[in-house]
Amino acid sequence: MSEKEERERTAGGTLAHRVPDLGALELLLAVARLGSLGAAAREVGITQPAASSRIRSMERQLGVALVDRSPRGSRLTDAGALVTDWARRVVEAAEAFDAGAQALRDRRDSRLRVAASMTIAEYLLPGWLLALRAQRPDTAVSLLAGNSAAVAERLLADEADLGFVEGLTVPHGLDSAVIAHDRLIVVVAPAHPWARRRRPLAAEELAATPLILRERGSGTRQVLDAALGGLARPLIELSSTTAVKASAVSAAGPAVLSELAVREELAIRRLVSIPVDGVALRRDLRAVWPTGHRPTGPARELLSLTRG
Amino acid sequence: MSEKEERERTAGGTLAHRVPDLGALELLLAVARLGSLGAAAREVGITQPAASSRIRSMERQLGVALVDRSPRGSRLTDAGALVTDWARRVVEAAEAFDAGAQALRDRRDSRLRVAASMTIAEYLLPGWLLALRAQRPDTAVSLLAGNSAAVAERLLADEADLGFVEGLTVPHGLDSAVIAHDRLIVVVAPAHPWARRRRPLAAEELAATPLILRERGSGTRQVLDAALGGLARPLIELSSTTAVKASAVSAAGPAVLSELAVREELAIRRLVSIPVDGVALRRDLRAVWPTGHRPTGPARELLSLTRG
DNA sequence: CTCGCTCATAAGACCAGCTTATGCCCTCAT
DNA sequence: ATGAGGGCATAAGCTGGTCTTATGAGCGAG
Repeated sequence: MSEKEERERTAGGTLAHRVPDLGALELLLAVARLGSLGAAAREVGITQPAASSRIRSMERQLGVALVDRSPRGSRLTDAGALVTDWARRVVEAAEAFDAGAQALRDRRDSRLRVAASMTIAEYLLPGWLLALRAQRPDTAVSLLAGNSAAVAERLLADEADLGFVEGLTVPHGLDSAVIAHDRLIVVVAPAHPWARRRRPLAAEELAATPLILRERGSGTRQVLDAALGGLARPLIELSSTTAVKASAVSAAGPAVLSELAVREELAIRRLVSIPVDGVALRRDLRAVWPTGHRPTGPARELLSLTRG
Repeated sequence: MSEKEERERTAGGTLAHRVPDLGALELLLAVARLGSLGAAAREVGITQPAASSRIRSMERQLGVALVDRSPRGSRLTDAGALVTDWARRVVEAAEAFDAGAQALRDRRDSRLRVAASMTIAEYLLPGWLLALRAQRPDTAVSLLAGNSAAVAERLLADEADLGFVEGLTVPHGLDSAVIAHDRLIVVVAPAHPWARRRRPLAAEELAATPLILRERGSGTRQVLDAALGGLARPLIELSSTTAVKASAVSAAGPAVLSELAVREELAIRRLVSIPVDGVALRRDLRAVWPTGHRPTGPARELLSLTRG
């Protein structure tokens, strides 16, 4: 038996084997909401025996009783309530995935064509799309992700109705509205000496320290270089936000990243944010459209969602 | 064809049918990281043809090309990079689910027995468990969720090694350390008139308005009643945080909830937070243990994670 | 006492995903 | 040049999980 097989035997296989699939989680949420296996079955479009068997096998898989069955319905056990709350998070992430994926697919015949920068497309857009779907379920949206220049190009060629950019400047020919702010923040692994600093970092200190950075030319790198006067010293240059995060987590050194990108990691303290004095690392997130063509219809709808 | 069937046909079935399963998402992440279908296949423990077919069917399902295959390996397309980022969120939620579910199961033979209040178990503990697993992969944790009194009881009966509570007071016989803070906040749906207020709400105004609340006796209700001097007027009383959230989202009225519980909803603007003047809605989250028995071993490890 | 709701069990159909066995393409080193 | 090796695709067959239909049994209300 290989080492991997041994590990998997004791741990119960891979993640996908230990976690019920989305259908089962959705079913569980429906049971929690409706208080009955049969009703939940109807809602998700299967028969009652299928629901019964599915919940049962989920209980076997998790090794925990999730629902109390009675001739008058089914209620969650205490453990079941907890599991359901955790399950809700998985399903919500899946819904965001779905909203995004549908927008990537549509392309043609969509009533709203959006062009967005990577950071916005990655972290904010799925949520907006879900909200939009809640308000106007039949609005088909298509999404194209690219840098500021690409977004501008699409808009000016009338291949997109609304754009979102995060650069320092607004491309020519476009009007814009600030919809949110983003800050670049300095993060380190909790084990890094800086994590124990009491005083904010000085700008010179930051400029003098080799940092884990995105490659030159990326949006976040531009902002940082501008803020430091072109002085940022790279320890490593990586080509994706994810790679930078991973590198920082493994304590390779301090990294500079968008607040949006590390919100999760900060919340669970996988990374720690270091305050910096005297550097303007704030940047605007903007909605953009061709000069004069104020967004109307679905575009206007989406725009209003992004500002509350 | 029924209405439901019609809707499903056009939308492509239920969520579980539109979103690839966890195994496929994990595989995609592996491909992104390793740059090759075959290598990714080895990592997740399947054969190369299986991986090839799985990625292909995922592309068909989403209607988007995800990877550029070449005789020298596979790289993500632009759309693939975006999809992978969204997929990562789903997988992370699933990992948190898994960490929590394992802790619910173990019960016996676990080296660390934790008792926690619902809110903490729901929102914070999975993240801590993941962090702990990263540091000490072989620490089996068991979890019991209950109110403050139940947590105290377990600790004093030596049936738990470490507890977490969120009440106003620390139960007798326990020492404690504040590990974080939580605030109760007033939230409304974006459509609610309060969402457009410019000035903070006065305490009297809050006390005079019927609110969507948890039932009397719940932790958050206790804190609110104490802060308002027992004056909170319920519009409806519901028995779970989730029900309160749902009710607030559907614009039934203002609700008061833990900041932890609505972080997500605020981020995507499904709910809006209303500042309140002159009321102390802050409460401490505390780790607790039997007086004199400072946590050692795995308990100490976990405790240190909760504070960074 | 029977209707209507609940859930459980059993038997069989079906399909998605896996494996093994191939083959082709490209690159690099001998 | 030529073979070795890594990359991916295709085909055929097996397996297991999940569905369905059919049925039965418990509990409560009219």
